[in-house]
Amino acid sequence: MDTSLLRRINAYCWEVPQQGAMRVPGRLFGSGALIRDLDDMVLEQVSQVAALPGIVRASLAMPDAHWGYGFPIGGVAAFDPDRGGIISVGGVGYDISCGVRTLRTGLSKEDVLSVLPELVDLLATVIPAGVGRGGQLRLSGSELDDVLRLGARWAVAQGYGESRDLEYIEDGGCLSGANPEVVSETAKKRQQDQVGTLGSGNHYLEVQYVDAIYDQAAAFAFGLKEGGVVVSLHCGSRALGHQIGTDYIQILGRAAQKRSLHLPSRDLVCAPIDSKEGRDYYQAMACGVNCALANRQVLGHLVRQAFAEMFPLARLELLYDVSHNTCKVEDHDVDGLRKSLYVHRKGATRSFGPGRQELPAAYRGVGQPVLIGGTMGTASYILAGTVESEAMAWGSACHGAGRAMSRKQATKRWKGKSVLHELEHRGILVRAASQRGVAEEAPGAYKDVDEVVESTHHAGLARKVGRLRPLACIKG
DNA sequence: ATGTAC
Repeated sequence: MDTSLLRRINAYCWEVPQQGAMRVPGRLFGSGALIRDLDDMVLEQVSQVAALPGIVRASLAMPDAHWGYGFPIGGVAAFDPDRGGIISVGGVGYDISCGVRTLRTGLSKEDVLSVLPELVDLLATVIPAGVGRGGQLRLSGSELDDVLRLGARWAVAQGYGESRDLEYIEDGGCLSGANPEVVSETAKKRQQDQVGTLGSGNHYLEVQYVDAIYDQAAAFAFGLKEGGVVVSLHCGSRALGHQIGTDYIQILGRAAQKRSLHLPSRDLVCAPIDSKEGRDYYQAMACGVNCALANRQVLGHLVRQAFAEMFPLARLELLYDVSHNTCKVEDHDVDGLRKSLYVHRKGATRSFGPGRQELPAAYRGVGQPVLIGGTMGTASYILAGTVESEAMAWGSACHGAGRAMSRKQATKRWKGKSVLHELEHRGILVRAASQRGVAEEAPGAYKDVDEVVESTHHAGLARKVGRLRPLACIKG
């Protein structure tokens, strides 16, 4: 991208000047190199989001930003319900509440390395992965409604995991306002056997070890130490979330036509927060969030069962569970006033700083764990949320490395088999549901996660706590 | 992301 179109605020923050239909400026976070490599489409999408009714302060893009449907992936925007603010399907994405859950194992890298091939094979048999893949659960209509209303609380009540887990999930494992009545029967039917499944695309389960600590105090609070092994899950709301997205793009599109609402792009279909369609979408989206939280809770239980077979003394504790595709109602300071805003994070992680009431007591002194899923060949990171991020970005940070090329480009450049060989040569064992998926997710198809995280850290969006290296991966 | 183009 041509950076002469931007105003440099500092080395890691760039302003898109307000012009044309934009109601507010845009703000791009990232090093000069990351911004130069950005697709021009990201600038266009950030500008289009800035033109949406009721947007507050600025349209934002995190350092891992790339092109998405409507909003860029890595896009963050807050809307004021008292000033005609809207809620947008493309501001959340199809994979509602896709997110990362990390569990501490209490084991060391050496403990795990000695049995790694057996462990990865066991995990591959226990964790259902792949497109259209169902799991062990077969839920009735009323059971699924309970999942949508109660999220991870439902899962814990059914015996998946422990009640302590709930404290370490955003929103206590259950987003309020979910109403299954505004979710289609199609969406529910598709989800009946998909609770407790990984899915496909960029979803995965990784066994990782901590190879660097940057902030001792936060690492101590998060229970991380060098050489310690953790398990991270990356997945979302599966068919249910996707169908809710599909349904509401149509519903909101028809409503916009009826109201002759002019939109900056067809892909930015939205409805006023204070409208029937807007309220319905929020309630359906909250069902998607709860489905994802229940899904990760059940998967966490399956991981614990697998580890119990091989390490009977190990106790896997939930470090945290974050969502990075959401719209949430949060209180933030706007011009000295505390306002309740609808914060859209699409491929962006919440990054609340120390002191926020939403955080578990054990982390309130250091900030929220910000779980960054990298690639299966490079690294993932754990950061801590900051007060500065609350001032700059509604308390948000990046969510991953961010794609550097499309899936199609990646499959032209790499073959799944050779990617797997290369990883195995480096000691990273992968069991994948599809070879094509491996090529699409080749580490080289992503931006440099170290640079993305460094930018996130220096921009003040979150601060580095520890880096994780992959040992084994179950790929969707 | 996705019963990967109902």
